[in-house]
Amino acid sequence: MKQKSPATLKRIAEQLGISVTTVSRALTGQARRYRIGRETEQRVQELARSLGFSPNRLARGLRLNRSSTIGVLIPDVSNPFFAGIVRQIALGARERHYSIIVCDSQDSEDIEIESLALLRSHNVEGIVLCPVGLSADHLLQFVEGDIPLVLADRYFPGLRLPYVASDNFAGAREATAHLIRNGHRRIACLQGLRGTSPNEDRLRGYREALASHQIPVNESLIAGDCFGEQSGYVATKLLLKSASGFTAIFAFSNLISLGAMRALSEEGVRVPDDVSVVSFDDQPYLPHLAAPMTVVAQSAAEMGQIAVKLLFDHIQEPQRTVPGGILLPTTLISRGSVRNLDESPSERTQRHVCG
Amino acid sequence: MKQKSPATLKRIAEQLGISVTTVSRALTGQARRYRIGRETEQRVQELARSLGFSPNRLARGLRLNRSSTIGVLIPDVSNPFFAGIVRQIALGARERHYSIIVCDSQDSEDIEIESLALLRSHNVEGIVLCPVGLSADHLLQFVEGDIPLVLADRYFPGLRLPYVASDNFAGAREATAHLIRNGHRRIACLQGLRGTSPNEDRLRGYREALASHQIPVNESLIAGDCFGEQSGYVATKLLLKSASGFTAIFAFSNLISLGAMRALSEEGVRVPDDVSVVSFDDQPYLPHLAAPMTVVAQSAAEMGQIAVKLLFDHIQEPQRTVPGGILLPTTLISRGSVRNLDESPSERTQRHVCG
DNA sequence: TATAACTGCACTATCGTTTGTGCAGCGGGA
DNA sequence: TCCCGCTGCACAAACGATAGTGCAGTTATA
Repeated sequence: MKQKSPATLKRIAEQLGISVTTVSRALTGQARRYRIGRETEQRVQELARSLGFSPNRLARGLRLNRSSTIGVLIPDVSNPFFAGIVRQIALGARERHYSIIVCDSQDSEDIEIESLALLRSHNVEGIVLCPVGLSADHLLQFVEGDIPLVLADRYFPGLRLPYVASDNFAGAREATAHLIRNGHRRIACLQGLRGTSPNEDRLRGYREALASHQIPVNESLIAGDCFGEQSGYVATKLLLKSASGFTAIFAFSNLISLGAMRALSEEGVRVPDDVSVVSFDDQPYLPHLAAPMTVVAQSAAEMGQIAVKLLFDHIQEPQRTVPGGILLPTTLISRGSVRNLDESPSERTQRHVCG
Repeated sequence: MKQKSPATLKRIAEQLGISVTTVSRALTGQARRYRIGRETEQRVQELARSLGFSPNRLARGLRLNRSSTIGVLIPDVSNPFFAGIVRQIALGARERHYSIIVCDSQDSEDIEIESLALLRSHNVEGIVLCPVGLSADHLLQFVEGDIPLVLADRYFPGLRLPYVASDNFAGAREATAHLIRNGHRRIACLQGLRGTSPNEDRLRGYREALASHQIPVNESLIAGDCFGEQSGYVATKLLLKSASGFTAIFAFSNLISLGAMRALSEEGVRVPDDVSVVSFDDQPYLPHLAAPMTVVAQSAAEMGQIAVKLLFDHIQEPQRTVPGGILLPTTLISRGSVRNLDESPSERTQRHVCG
């Protein structure tokens, strides 16, 4: 059952005593067009099937300049949010008989740049990119360039590339408003990486919600510097020590809120009794937490589906494409991590002072 | 900043008025070997750099029969466990200047078979496979075949292919023993797909632990039929209705325990007061659950690292490879989802009857 | 009967890269 | 002066698949 070196057109041609050309045409449905006899066509197809022939995609890609491959470049494949995106891209590509080459940029812009060149050298026909950096210089080559590229999750204002992202502004505004409606005024904001579109949009939403309720923004309540777990942990620890007296935390990512929860539980601060928490990103376990977490849910699956659709639209009709963005609505899922401060104000306000 | 059609050896050769051969040799470090002049070598390298030349990997792969690509075939890329494996493979491949083509078999053996053929047609130099099916017929071609293949997570007894998996037998035995030590005798077992190595090994561990404590196995307490969330949910619902009176659940996967928790919370059964739970697979949120979950942790990262190492060993020295398996130890992480029944027996035993 | 049209396939070039070999020109030793 | 060996590069083939074109042999048409 050893597999010999794989079947080629040449081998089939030799066994049948005909030319490689004819074999190729019989197998690519070009028999009629090139006047290959019915019987010859049959024999070729049968032998090909029995040999398990599958055309060498390197050769085919080289000749046709179509690799049937797209590239996927993601900051962290093991982050469930990105993994959800990748999955939909994998499924969408399979449907269209494409394969995906996946690169993990490890949140490094240098690796991102390098990986884009790598994908180019693989002759991918398109790329879905979840960018990590603050600069888009290395993406300019894709604006009206030779390889279609679609951004997901983040975009760059002013950069004419198609993208799909969550409506982070609206989502953050809604989450903040939710906290305000529950009587919170001192709301800590655990942000991600400054300068990235999700962060800036969420921050704008946060500020906007406060402003529209005539609550001044306390800049010292805005903390954190990246979307990782450490950032949430450290920022929360510092906030707790700084006597800033916040009653709620709005975390800008799943990992940030995870870090925040670790810090809170280490410091013996209870959710939502002492501090309320709202986070971006839903997760399967959140309903079962000690304090079932209220979240702004993004649909990674939908984002992946749309990204892959945009990309293939672009691949199939490069000229018809309108560069522009799609913003996906977010969903506020209210669970148990937000306490209504208005319910028993006298009893609670001094019960536990945070920080 | 538009990117023209990418630079080729030919273009460099023409611009420099020399032959393609010379350019190739100057760029692949073969200058000395083929007596290319120092000056020529310099000029080629400079121009190549300024053009951002990167060799076409399709052409190179075709010529060298080395695609610098490996295939990764996974049942569900968005499952955190598999995503963790994929990530390490991505990192390991990058280190070695390889790219990965990722396929998602969607838990379908048919898609798995199809994807293996697809990867073959991409001339991947190796494959990491997390298999889904019960049969290994389609894997026989890789035993001493032309493409190295490493199994991860699951293996097939008797199939001579290298693999890396968790020591599921020991892990399950330890988890079950832990429950027994805490006074549990009627332990429900929420299994995954029958016939797969993780399931059978875990089941053996479960039985072994019971046997070594002289506890007869109650077959009606063994339920579930796949590793998904639905299976855990349904099995738990049925067990609760069947008046089987179990005091603990041992779930064979993260998704199964997730389903179990959903069922338990719907039925108002509290963990660990009414039912104790131990699950396979650790997750970041588990410490923060209402009942912080006790788990048998597998290291997906380590599994991925070892898989990729085994694969590249195999690729580099095909003859030296010893087909055989590596079993990774699991870690029992005791948190709060197991109640010690011996602590207040009189008060608790009749307090809540499950099912 | 001569010619046209059609049938059925093969020849050849091509994609971009790598590799074995060939061929000039030059200097040095006999 | 003759030949050898060295330097520095070019030529051609090959990987496997595809596409334009050419060329026999057969049948239909005038």
